Amino acid sequence: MPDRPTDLQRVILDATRNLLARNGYTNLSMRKIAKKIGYSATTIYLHFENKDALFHALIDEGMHRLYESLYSVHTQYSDAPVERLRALCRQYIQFGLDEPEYYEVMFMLHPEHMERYPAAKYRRARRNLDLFAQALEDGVTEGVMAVQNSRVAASSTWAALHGTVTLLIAQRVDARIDHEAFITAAIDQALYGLLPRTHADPAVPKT
Amino acid sequence: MPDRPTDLQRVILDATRNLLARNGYTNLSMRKIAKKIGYSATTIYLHFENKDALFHALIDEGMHRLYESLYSVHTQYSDAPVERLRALCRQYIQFGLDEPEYYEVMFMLHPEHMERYPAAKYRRARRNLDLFAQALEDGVTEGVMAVQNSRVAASSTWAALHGTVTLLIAQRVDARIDHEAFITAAIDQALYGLLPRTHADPAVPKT
DNA sequence: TCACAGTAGTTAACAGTGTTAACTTACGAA
DNA sequence: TTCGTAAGTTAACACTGTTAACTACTGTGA
Repeated sequence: MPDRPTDLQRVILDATRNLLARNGYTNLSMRKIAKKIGYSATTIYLHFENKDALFHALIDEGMHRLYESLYSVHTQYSDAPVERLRALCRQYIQFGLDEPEYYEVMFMLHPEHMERYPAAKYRRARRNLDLFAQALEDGVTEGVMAVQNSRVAASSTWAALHGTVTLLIAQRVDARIDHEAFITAAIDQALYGLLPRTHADPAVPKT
Repeated sequence: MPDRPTDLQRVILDATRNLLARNGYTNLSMRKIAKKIGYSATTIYLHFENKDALFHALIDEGMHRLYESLYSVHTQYSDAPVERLRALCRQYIQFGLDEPEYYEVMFMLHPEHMERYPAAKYRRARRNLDLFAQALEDGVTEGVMAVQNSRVAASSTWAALHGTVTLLIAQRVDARIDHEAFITAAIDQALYGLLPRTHADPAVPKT
């Protein structure tokens, strides 16, 4: 798991991502990866400690890609927090739908697999959340958003987006519902939930 | 997959759920289930077509349990849509956290597994969403909520809850964030996003 | 009472999995 | 030319889901 993968590591990662996209997670095996790249299965173990380490490398790459696409949104809307947040939400969902194979490895693998994901890498993953938190803080500063704790609000916003992406990827959304309408509704609901409610507010009791 | 499981089916289902809760999905095998109940592995195939069918039966049970707990909330708050919706959200998340083994099988297994999930059973699963849609429609009728399409809004609300549960189960929420605060923030954000915004509204541009 | 059918279970086997140990082969330096 | 190292291999182990073939038991009809 070096910062810059070697040539064969690069080939292995690409083949894995390819098979993942084509045949899904359950149909992926070390032997199939090996066959695809024309090496024996054990060769992979010379370049990655085990299957988990291979996945972790993919997660790392995915987090980096996600960050780059979110960061470009971040800079593009640097002076408009609400629009920026909306664009960040859109981009996040789009990333999940454009690269489901990355998204699955990054966020949908079962907990048992993920537990071994090294803490150091979590830091890189957290940068993505920071972009959301930043937008929220800027929004609060400008008075166009109202949140108590930007980290918590960033996490709950992320949860809404994550739920949206996973339901779409897993095809659990009612077939009669238009995907675009669903996505727009999810983003709107999350955003409206963050706007300030200035006046005597409707009966939303605290429980 | 009969409506009422036979005795041994019942024993198998309970053992499976138990092992699932204790050791997780990746450590579950037909042979381990068999060992736990004191039969040979092939015996399970006399009572369930295959591993997927066994999971489908668990999903079915889980959907039923979820419905029962949501329905009790539904009747309890029959005349207060906003409070009802808030309670439904709480109950949904609580179900996921109380019975993660059910929740994982129901909503977190990989798409490839789920595709074979028979369409007829989806109908039973959809009843859960209907309770959310009902609360939204009642809220709109009473003028305390504002949504364009109750099925879409129910789905996006579900997405937010689903994201919240899965991130918690998979332990992907930043360790420094209090779970209760996270859950409350997620529910509040979803609910506030459904309330009517009566006055000339802040700059939330349509994109 | 005896033969038979059906039920509920078994063992043995197949093809596939992640992973390791032991072996080979090629190459560059002393 | 020898030696060490790097990069690959094959064979094997202990698993996995699943099937085929077999056994034991139970109840029924003649």
